[in-house]
Amino acid sequence: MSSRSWFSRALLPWYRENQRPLPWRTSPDPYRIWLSEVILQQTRVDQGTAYWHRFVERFPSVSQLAKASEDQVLRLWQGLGYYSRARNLRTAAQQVVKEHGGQFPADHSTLLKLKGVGDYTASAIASICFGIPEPVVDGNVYRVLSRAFGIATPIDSTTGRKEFRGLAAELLSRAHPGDHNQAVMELGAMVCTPRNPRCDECPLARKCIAKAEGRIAELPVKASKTKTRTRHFNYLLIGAKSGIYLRKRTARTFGRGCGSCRWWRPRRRRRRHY
DNA sequence: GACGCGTGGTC
DNA sequence: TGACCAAGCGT
Repeated sequence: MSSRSWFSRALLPWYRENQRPLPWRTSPDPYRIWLSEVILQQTRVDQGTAYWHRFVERFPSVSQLAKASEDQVLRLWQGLGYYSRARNLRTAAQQVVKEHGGQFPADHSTLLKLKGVGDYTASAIASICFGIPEPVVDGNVYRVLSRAFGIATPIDSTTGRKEFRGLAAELLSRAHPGDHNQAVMELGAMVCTPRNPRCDECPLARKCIAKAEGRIAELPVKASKTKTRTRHFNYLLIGAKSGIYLRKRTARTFGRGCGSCRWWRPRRRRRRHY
């Protein structure tokens, strides 16, 4: 048994000393944590924080969010991107009210059933709010672990995802899973950054394989190609002295899957990048 | 398992 | 200066 407690032993004190004072860290309220996790999916803290404030102010509880109209939620979400998150947010709030009496479920598998809650978000809520030892594996975790342990398995492969989740579970502090999970992500966001990591500030530096072997820039490894698509759009511009004509597209005029989009010619090319 | 989804930052 | 990335998820 290779004791890997050194990881958490080094990380937790660093986190307690260096964590940012983010507003959702003031209480373990599942509603507020869930809100922050959904907002932060593929979104930077700097961009999402103002939206988090808007939502907790306008909808202080999950039941109030559940009562909101879709338009209301989308208006509050405007500018954040990935708008299906906003629709799923409202749906999940309704699920919590109708299926759980307004209380968030406290286990990973039940959390997973909420719309817009995947493995990452379920683990984050379970560990942060309920102290359940579920490891989170996000982009930060892939980067920190691949470098610290010198793992070159592609993070976007099935075996890679399994390997990193297994390692994250092995490393996870059973006593403080929420802080541990947040600590790894905080390190990835503030110190072990994609480029120009601040290794001199890293509590794991002395044990970091990538640092010792000069492989920091190579890790983590991604296998998938990034594809660039060139699309050609044709626009019909209607000018009128009386102004601009706009109307809301509804399901009748805009199916999810635009059957009448035959006026553009897609062209695609693929490139490998290393 | 691959793909689409949005905006903003970084080099 | 286009490519890559950011606390992923649903289909």
